[in-house]
Amino acid sequence: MAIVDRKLREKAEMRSRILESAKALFAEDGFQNVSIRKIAEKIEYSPATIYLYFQDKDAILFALHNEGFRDLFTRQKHQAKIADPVARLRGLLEGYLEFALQEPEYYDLMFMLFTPLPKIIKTAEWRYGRRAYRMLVKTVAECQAKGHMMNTSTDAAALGLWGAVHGIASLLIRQRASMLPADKQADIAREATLMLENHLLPFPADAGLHS
Amino acid sequence: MAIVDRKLREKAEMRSRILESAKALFAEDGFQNVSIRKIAEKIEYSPATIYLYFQDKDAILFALHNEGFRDLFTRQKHQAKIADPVARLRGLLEGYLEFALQEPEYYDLMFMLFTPLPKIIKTAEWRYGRRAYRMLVKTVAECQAKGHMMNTSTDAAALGLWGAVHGIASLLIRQRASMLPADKQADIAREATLMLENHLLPFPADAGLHS
Amino acid sequence: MAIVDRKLREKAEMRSRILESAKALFAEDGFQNVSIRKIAEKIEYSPATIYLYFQDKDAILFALHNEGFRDLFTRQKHQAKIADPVARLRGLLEGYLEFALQEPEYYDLMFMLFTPLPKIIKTAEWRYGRRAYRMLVKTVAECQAKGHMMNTSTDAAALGLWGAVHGIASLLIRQRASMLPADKQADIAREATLMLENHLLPFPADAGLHS
Amino acid sequence: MAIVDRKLREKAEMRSRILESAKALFAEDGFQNVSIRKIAEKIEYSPATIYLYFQDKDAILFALHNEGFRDLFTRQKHQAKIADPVARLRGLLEGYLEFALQEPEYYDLMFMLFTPLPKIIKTAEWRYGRRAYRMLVKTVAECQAKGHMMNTSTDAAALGLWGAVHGIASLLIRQRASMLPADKQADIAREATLMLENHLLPFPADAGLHS
DNA sequence: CATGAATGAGAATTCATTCAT
DNA sequence: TATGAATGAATTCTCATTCAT
Repeated sequence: MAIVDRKLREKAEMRSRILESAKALFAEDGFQNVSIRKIAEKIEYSPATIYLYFQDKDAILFALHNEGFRDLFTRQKHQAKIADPVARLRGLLEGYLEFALQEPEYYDLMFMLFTPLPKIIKTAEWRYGRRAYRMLVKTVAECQAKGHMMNTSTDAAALGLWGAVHGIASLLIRQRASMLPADKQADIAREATLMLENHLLPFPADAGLHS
Repeated sequence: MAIVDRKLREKAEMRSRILESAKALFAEDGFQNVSIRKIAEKIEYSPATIYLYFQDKDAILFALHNEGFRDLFTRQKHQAKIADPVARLRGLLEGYLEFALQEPEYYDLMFMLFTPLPKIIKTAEWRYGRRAYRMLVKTVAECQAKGHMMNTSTDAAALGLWGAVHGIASLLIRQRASMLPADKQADIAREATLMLENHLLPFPADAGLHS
Repeated sequence: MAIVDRKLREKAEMRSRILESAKALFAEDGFQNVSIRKIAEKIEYSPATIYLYFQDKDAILFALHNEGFRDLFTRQKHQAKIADPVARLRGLLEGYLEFALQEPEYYDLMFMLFTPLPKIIKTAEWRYGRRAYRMLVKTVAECQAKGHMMNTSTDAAALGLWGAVHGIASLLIRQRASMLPADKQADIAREATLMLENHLLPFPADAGLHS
Repeated sequence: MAIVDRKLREKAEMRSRILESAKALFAEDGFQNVSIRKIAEKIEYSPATIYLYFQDKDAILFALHNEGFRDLFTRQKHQAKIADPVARLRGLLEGYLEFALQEPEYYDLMFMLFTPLPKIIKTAEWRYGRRAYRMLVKTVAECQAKGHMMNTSTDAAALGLWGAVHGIASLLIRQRASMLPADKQADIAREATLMLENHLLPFPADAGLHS
């Protein structure tokens, strides 16, 4: 038993090591510029070994995709429990930003990468994405019912909020905010997000006091 | 003289044709998936001919980059003349969105593409970008001086606004907003942007009345 | 003893199973297109296990070769006992055709495959082939002594007869006779062989009546 | 003009050189064992160059296939004009053997190769094969109408004759007749074929005299 | 100015085989 | 006995780029 366990653990560890390396390389060089060879070199195994753990290059991307969505989804589950819709929506937005800041490699793969979506979008895993979006829309609608973001369609409000946080994160991740000092970028991003929330989703008690 | 002129004109036309084709192909397939050959085929010249007009593949991207920034900059020059800082800032944001919606290929290259920035960022041409950013920051500061977006650093406010519009545009361009009907996406994006402006940059008349 | 016996039996059974699978796969996909892995999968063992029973891929082919020749030789032993040379020669030809029709996988390996002969031909096992050929030549010579196939060298007569049956079988096996209905091919092949025999080796009673 | 001509000539020559080398290598090592690299080495060009002249490896095989059938068909056109069906059939058989003896590489590709038929058979070029077969059947039927090969279905007679020559040729080409001295093999094959013809298709004048 | 020809470098992938367990 | 893990060598094929014409 112990032996079987160890083998399974080792197998899983190897998979992880490959995924880690691939994730790092993708973030560094861009998915398209990473070859199986480079991944293999990084983990100091032969290219053929990679194929013992993943069917092909796409399968690696796919696995990372899944891991990323699983991570994001886990975070969102906590926030989804918040009763007050405004607090919940703020929680979702802030959680989303934190995810992007803490896991920029995943975030890039999931929400910024160009190519491989066609293959992935149709798969079961993309359901995470749709589900997350639906939760966002529902929460936005509840906030509107409470008087927030009036005079705006729910679709537009949802796109605006998601887009805003996505954009802030994207600019950092794809290095378009390099005019800001590197060590301050994350905090400035958080501040920017808070500013948006304060104007769009003031807490009831804060009404009139925000900005 | 006339002959020299014609030659120059022809040369410029050829360059344009190459750039047009490349732009279309980059947007369709992603930069990495476009080969010099494909571009050559599209303009019905041989691959070798491309090299008479551009030193290498990166140079094409670089030239498109420039064109894009020139275009964006031209648009911004008009908005920059608006006296009222709030109106000016709104104009800049809306103009930026329109640019992204009307020239998604350029936008993708300029603000979303992965790879080649290291090379590009250091060049003279990225000055456009810096200049545009400086103008944004200056305008934000003026708005803050008028009481908008208080309690937020200028950097954060600027990042928040730019990021918001960037994010909305990005989601459309990289097809992450496919849950919205294709023919409505642009209008919903505009509505979302307006919503943000209305909350963050209410017109003077609205002052104090916004949510 | 019993234990040793069982072990030996099991070992032989495993060898057989490998050979069976390989034979089927070779016939289906061609020798070159069959990987050790495919064979292993088919018998539901690991590729490494194959190497416990055979030194390498060629050794499998080699073993099948042997089995095929042993089978053919066994058949020929019966026919070799026929006293009348004409009846014997007819028996040999018909037996040879039946072997090709009933064991096309072996036949392909033995008489049609390209590659590996150089290695095989020099080995002891090819002795079967030589022995069979010598028997054919001897029988042809006896028939000629009885007035058949006169005016032809024994070598030519032997090559002609063997070649004829070989060709008929080959066309079927390598699917060049697909203009004939699949379920009739074997019978037409038999009829063709009989026709040749009737003209080249008429039974004594027929002498002078053929053609 | 001259320049264009020369270029075309050179292009055609290169194609030919590739085909020649491929043909030789296929015959030597078997189709499956010949890599693009080996072909490239043989003509002392880089592998990539091959792809300027042929889309892929199969295309080379395909081209050789075509050339072979064109050659065979040209030969048969002459024989097809012979008025007397017996003489015509003999001509066809002997011509077929000569083709196999003179162009064994083509013959191997066309009539003995294992794999690639599926792809090829469906193409226009295999029409040559079908057409040739139809001509054979027609001629056989005419011979039967004249009293030859009675008591045998036309299909069987055609298969018998084609198969006989094919088999004789195949044994030589795949080196199964190595018990005959190499320099005599072709002549013995011719003699064997003549023997078959003399028994199955005696010339009218010979009637009754053969065997 | 334009290009046909050529290629070195590198991509993904497969396979026979070995070996420690 | 059986195998999971690993790999070196090879395969087909693509591409950016160069250069003589």
